[in-house]
Amino acid sequence: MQYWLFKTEPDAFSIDDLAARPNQTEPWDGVRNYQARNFLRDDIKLGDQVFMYHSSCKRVGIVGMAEVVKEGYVDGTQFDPEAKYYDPKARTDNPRWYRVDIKFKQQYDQLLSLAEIKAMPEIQELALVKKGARLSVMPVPEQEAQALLKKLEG
DNA sequence: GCCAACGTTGGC
DNA sequence: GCCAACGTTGGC
Repeated sequence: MQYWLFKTEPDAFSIDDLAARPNQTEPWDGVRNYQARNFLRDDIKLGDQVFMYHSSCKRVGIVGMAEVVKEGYVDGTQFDPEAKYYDPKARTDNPRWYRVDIKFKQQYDQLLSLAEIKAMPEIQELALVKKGARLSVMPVPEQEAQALLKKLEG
């Protein structure tokens, strides 16, 4: 079992949306970045745990946990001209983009802010705290995941 | 809203 | 294959 961090813009989709349907699987689609795509397609496994992170908003940080309930499969929205993330260059016989399904696990009472995460001495490798930090799907090293969980649940 | 950092595109 | 131009991300 591995840990991941998914970014989401709460204006588009928030932890509240996820928590509102606790027994439903949520397709994590619309990811249009190759590095993130590779994680979704190749590396994210059933049962993996996901830190949910709110980005591009007033209070940025980790807000909850989700679990992977379906491994990488083709993101159908790339073929849909009506879809927001339609990709005219994607072909059905050679799909570009993949998604996984997740399910709500937990919402935390208070968020663990980006500033707090950056201040944690344990957090060194997490892509979120590296310069640039634009990746929307990233692995969380085991040790760092434990440190985050301790802080979130502590 | 600003702007730095980054990924992608496309001309050559 | 290089690299400038461009669009996007995302914190502040």
